[in-house]
Amino acid sequence: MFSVPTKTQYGIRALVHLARIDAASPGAPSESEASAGIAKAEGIPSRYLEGILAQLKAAGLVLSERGKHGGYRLAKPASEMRMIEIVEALEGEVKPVGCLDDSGVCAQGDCCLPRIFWVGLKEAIDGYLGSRTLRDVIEG
Amino acid sequence: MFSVPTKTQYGIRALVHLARIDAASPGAPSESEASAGIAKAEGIPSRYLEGILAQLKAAGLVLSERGKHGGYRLAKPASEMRMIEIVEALEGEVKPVGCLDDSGVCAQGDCCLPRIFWVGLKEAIDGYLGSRTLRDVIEG
DNA sequence: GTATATTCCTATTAAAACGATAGGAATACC
DNA sequence: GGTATTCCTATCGTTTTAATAGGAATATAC
Repeated sequence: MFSVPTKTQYGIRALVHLARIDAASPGAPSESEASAGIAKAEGIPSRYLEGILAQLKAAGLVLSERGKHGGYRLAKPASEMRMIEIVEALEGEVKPVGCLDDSGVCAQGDCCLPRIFWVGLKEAIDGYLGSRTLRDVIEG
Repeated sequence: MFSVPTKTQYGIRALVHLARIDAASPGAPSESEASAGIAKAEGIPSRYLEGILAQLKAAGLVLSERGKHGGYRLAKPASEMRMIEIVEALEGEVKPVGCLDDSGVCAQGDCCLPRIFWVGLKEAIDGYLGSRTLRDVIEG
């Protein structure tokens, strides 16, 4: 139950990888690393990772540079990147059930009683994901 | 992200239905209701619900009686039925990633740093699901 | 003891999501 | 011009999900 798609696992590992590069030389302007390099280091299918990084870029979490010596780097410090931003960028909002916001709308039976329960679950998950940053993750 | 399969949503609604029957006549020995009746009341595909109730019975959450006037009823009071039992009966343990217990085993790159993060997520979810009972759900 | 209403068991199917691959265009450096 | 990279779009195979189907076993009612 609640297994996390590889896309998100890969995305987080890629960001961890980039964050550790930054952590290795503090203060210095962060250096780009190519998608293929990250993929190789992390054991992620290279072409697949390209698409994942594109999604992270669209969400404003990484910056990219094209051409030779291009690559990706974090768009902000790891300490300011909340895990919920990453998860939402890759998989969308945490949404246990479809009718999360439609109070009293469901036509059928006792559908709307569990709804409140699911809202609580979303809050528990969002609470955890919102309280952790990428920095917390690389520091274990 | 983290959408709950219809199987689990249906299962919970069926249990809510049974719990409300019990709640309607407190103290009395609980009455069985047939799968088809629950299905109709809750707008759940009837044959599909049969399989779900079979799973809940295998997990010891409901009791069944066959033959005419048969049906299902809760195996224990709603106040003693934790939501995590229900979820685990239908979908298995909460397990964000496969390597949850394999500390330091992953061969690849930074795989094991996020692992701790995923363990925390599991604990957050389990904590919520373990703190709520079926009774909490029917009381909103 | 026959009809009926139910649970129970096993298979099958249709559709969606997931995980990954592929070809090639655009861009930037040397 | 050559090369290394991001970027864009399409496709494909597998697995999971959601549901359906047929019928066997069992208990009650008359």
